Amino acid sequence: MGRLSCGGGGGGQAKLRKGLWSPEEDEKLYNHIIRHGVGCWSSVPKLAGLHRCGKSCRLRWINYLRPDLKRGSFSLQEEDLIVALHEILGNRWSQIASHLPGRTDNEIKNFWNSCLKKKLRQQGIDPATHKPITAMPDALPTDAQEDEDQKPPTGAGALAPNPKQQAVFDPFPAATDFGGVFDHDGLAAVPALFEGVTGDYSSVLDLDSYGESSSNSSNNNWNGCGAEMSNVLDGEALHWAPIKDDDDAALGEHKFLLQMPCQEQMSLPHFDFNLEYF
DNA sequence: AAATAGGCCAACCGCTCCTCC
DNA sequence: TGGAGGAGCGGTTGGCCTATT
Repeated sequence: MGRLSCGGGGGGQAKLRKGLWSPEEDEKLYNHIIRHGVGCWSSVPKLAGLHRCGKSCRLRWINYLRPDLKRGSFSLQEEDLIVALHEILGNRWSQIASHLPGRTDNEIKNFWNSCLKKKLRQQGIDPATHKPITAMPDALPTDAQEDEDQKPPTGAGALAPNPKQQAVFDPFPAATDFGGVFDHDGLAAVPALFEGVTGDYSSVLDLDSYGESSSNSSNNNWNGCGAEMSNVLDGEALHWAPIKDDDDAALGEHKFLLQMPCQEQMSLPHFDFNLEYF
């Protein structure tokens, strides 16, 4: 059933690596995509000199290396938005993620499964239906779908940032090791990164406005932020373009299209990540 | 201090969808 | 029109880390 998975016993190909990515692999993949864009994922590992399947490279890029990713814990506004979107969309994580700039479907899925479900139950809400859990005692989760127990959440763990941070290639050292301020929206990390690489952008970006946006999620400043980002990153490897479609308009949300550079599009300065930082 | 349990996250797996020929 | 291959999605799991005993 289905096609052969790329991992493991694929047959024919040289043995592919699986498991955690090393900093060297991250750097290869990142530099390859920054230089050449994605193109065809199945050819990326070969072109980038990686012993991974294309699928694995795609996942790593989307979930970890993408420059537009937010880092850090979810804000209360994001939390509320996820809950609201889940009520509408169900487990369509990619669609939910499309309304949360900088968040990945995997990240949201994990957050939902590990924190939000528990939190909703604590509030007497059935995470599956988003309706109040009925008074009927046997309405408590007994079916296979909702088989999680009713253990109280570990207070700090519920929404606290994950203390675990792997010692691997970090495309956004600003978020951690550079001491960059990581506000609710995590966007401060980006200028911090570029400060580390190309100069001081703190005077260009009004970081306070980002903080503001987090306190006003239904009417936040993503568009303005996009313009700012565009200003800052113009001439750099990235270009931000605010986009808005009907669905987003309905939800009052805006998102950004991160236009990855490709050879046809623009010629770009290249920067290598300096692993000394780690 | 050591053992154990639980939480969390990264990554894999298998499936469906989409596009091209 | 149907098959092949690539891309994307959601579910699941392995393993690390922290808290607790």
